Formats: sequence, C-alpha cells, structure tokens
Amino acid sequence: MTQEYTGSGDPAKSLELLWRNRPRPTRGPKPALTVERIVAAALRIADAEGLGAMSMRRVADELGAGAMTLYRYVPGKGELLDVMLDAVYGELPRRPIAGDWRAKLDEAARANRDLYLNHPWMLQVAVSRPPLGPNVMAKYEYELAAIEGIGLTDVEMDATVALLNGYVHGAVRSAVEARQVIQRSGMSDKEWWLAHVPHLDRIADVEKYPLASRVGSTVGAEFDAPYDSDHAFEYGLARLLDGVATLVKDRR
Amino acid sequence: MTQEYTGSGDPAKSLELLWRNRPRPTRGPKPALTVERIVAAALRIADAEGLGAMSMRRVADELGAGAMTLYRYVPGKGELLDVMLDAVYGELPRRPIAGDWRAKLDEAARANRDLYLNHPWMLQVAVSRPPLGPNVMAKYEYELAAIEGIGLTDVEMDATVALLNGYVHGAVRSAVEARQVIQRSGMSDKEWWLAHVPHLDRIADVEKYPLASRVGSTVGAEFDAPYDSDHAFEYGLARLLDGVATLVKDRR
DNA sequence: TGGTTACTTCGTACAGTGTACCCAATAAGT
DNA sequence: ACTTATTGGGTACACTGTACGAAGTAACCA
Repeated sequence: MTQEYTGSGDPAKSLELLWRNRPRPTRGPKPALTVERIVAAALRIADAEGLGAMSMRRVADELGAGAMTLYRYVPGKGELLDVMLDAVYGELPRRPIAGDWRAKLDEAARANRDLYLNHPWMLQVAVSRPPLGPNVMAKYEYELAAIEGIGLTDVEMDATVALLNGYVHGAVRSAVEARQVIQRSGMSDKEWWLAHVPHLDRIADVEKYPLASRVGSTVGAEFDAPYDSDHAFEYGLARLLDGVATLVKDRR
Repeated sequence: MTQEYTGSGDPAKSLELLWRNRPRPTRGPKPALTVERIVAAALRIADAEGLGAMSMRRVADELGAGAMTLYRYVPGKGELLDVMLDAVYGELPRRPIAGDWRAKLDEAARANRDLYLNHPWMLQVAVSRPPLGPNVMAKYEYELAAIEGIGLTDVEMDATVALLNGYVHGAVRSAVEARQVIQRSGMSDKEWWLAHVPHLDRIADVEKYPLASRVGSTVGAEFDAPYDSDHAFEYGLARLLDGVATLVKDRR
C-alpha cells in the first residue's frame, strides 16, 4: 500500500477543481466523463480495496476509459486525492450539538472517528496544507463553533481543534492498522502473541523487563489481545478532554 | 514515498533476526555481508533520502552486492524494517530521570520526539504488532517505569504510555510533513497561503465561514504561517499531561 | 461549404518497485 | 574426489504515475 500526497501543483488549478468552477469550453467534442464520476469511481475503489488499489489505470478501467483520459479532468493523482478528501468531508454532520463545549467536542471527535473508519484510506494521505475545498472549510468552522465563547484565545481554539483532530487521526490509524494486520497476516492478535511467547521466553531475559512483563500480561489477559483499540480511544479522548477542561478552568 | 509494513512473515524467523541468534552454518562459502552492515546501509539511505529511496536494489548497490543477495540475510523488506526500527530505538536514553512522574513522562516524550525528527522515515512504518526486539522491549520498560507506583492500574499504565507515544507520533508526523511539503513544493507556508487567498476570496463565500476566517487569520498572523509545529507540540503535550494529572488525582 | 482551431481520447514509452525462481560458484565433511 | 550445504546474483513478472504525440471530433469563421 502507498502513502500518497495531496496537491503539489498550481494552487489556482487545485482550487478551480475543488470548487468546480472551470469555464465550460465551447469548442471540441463533449467530454465523456465528469470530475464527479471520476471521484466517485476512485472513492469506490479506495473504500473497498484501499489506497494501494486506487491507481489511475484502475480508476480509468472502472469507467471504461483509457488511463490518460483522466488527465483531461484532473491535473494529477495528488489533485484527485484532494477532491476525494473534500468530497468525503461532506459526509460529516453539520447540525449544532446540544450541551456544553465538552459534549460538542466529544461528538465531533466521534464523528471524525466514524468517517476515518468508513474511509480508512484517508489515514494514508499526507494532509499538511489541507485541500481548501468547501467541505474542509465547513468542517473547520463546525469544530471551532464547538469551543467558541468559552474563554479560549483564537490561537488556543485552533490548537485545540488541531489537537483533537490529530488525536483521532492517530487513534483510528492504530485501530485500522490492527484490523488490517489481522487480514494481511491471517493471524489474530492472540495467535500472533502465542506464536511469539515461546521464542521470546527462550531468547529474551524476562528478568530484565519486569514491568513490561507484568503490565504486558495484565493487559493481554484483560483484553484477550495486546491492544484494544476501542478502549484506547475512550481512554485517550477522556484524558484529552480533561486536559482541555483544566485549561478552560484556568481561563475563567 | 511509500508506506511500508513490518514483519508479516514467520514470527520465529523475525525473532531470530531481531535477537541475532541464527545458528552459524558450517558448510558453504563464508558470507560476504552481515545483517549489521545491511541494516547500517539501509539506515543511511532512509535517514538521508527517506523511506522511498530505500529499495532493496538501492541497499544492495550501497554494499556493492546484487539485489537478491540481501534475501540470504533477511527474509524480506518487512523484516529488514523490523530490524531497522529496533536498531534505532537503541539510540533512546535509558538513564532514570529525576523528578515526579510528570517530569519523567515529559522527558520520555521529548526523547521520542527527537528520535522521530532524526529518523522521519519511522513515521511511515506501520507498527501495530511492534517488532519485539531487545530495544523495543527496553523502551517499553523505560516508559512504564516513569509512571510506576503513582496509583494507576496496569491497564491504565499501558494506555497512558500508548497515548503519549501515539501523541508524539502524530505531532511529529505533522511537523515532518510540514517540513517536507516546503521542500517538495519549493513554497513556504506564507507563499502557499498568499497563492491561495486571492482565489479563495473570489470563489468562497467568506461570510459562510466567520469563525474559520477570524481564527485562521489570527493564527496566520501570530505564527506567520498557518501552522506552527513547535507550538502545537507544546500545547498538546501540556493538555495531555494535564489530563493524566486529573486521573492521577482521582486515583489518590 | 471548406478550413481553422479548440478540444477530446488514449497508445506507447520510461524508469522504477519487491521478490520468485534459477543456476553457477564455493567450501566443508566424508 | 565426491557429496552436500550454502552463497551470489541474473532474469523475469506484474505493477506504478505520467510525458509525449497522434488521431478523431465539434464548433466557429470566411
């Protein structure tokens, strides 16, 4: 599987694409495809088979077109990923959430989590300098609204939203990796652990790692696996929100 | 650049490799290479040119050998990455840190951050089911020691260490991506932003995103860029440790 | 109506990737 | 001297993104 990069081309071209306001040409044959159809096909492949399967040739095949045809609609693969990302962010809820800031942040975090779980390929796209499409803008606006007016500075608001988003990104990445490694290896966590233990006992000096042994085996017994991603998500989210709460209290 | 996977083969073979206890064969020609030399060459390439440049052929070239020769020493690329990771974790400090749990966790987080910054390719290796080599074990032991005896359960200790590690991983990933995107695009954050603004103003309805506009421009003015990774790291780490502190206080 | 021009589709080519499958060379044991 | 275990490495396969250019099509102008 591949890690891909967004954009990288002319910003003007990217924005033109994201906001779909390219001037319709008058001459020449009518285009057989649309950006929408290309994005939909690419999403279908990426959702079902992962980012590694989403090659330009594969997307073109899906549409019954030649590979190079796509380049008439999209400057390159990076820009296609931009549009895919913005499209998927369109699935996020926009309704105002009832409750205090903590309930709102909590809810936004879970919505992002669900999105990543439904489109795990998103986690493999490097997104510093996010594609500034309509849905990315709306997402930022929505998340800022959760913590507006609770006494944080603008810089703190931005940092908090980024922190939450980064946390969810990392947590779901771990969860998805754990899920995928089971498929790829055909081995459950328990099987994997059981396959290692006898060799480890023989090779590694267990007395050298007393805490690792104790904590590792407690956790393994508790979850029947060396890692439980649901528990990790809940634990981390609670700690993070507690940390933000401490700051909010200070600012009061 | 590529996202790579660790292991994936026979656990017995992987552990044999990580702990370097393969039985020396008696017959046949003396091997011209060693696992150590292969790992060193691979690390040199990955550190200097990124994981994308570290192909099996490239590593072999670096050693004056044929590509397929490496497979005499290492089962595959995944296992080579395992050994590289464990080797790099050997660079982490092991001295006990003075101070309370918070000082220790803080210090451990910064040590991990430095390691990632020096070997950014690590961030592209998927590590659910970490390679259980000697240095990975020592790292886990060291980090657990930071929070041993402060009233947390074993499960909480494991979750806390994982949360911190995940946080640092994500934070440094953002920082490295931001650093790399400048090189790859030849455009500073400021230039990037200035190239977008005029088009955005023309395309997007700014009234639709009031918070995003206000906070975005405040942050941009404060840091002279849309994202300051050092500030983000400090802010996030402080929130996280505050969150853990809340839990520790509860357990008292 | 014929010609020009803008625009479309897409085949070919290039330099890469990890590694399965071989065969030849080498050194120890018998 | 012969067998056997082991190493070195060449070739081949099915992929990747996309630059280039040829060929076909539709709207405009004379």
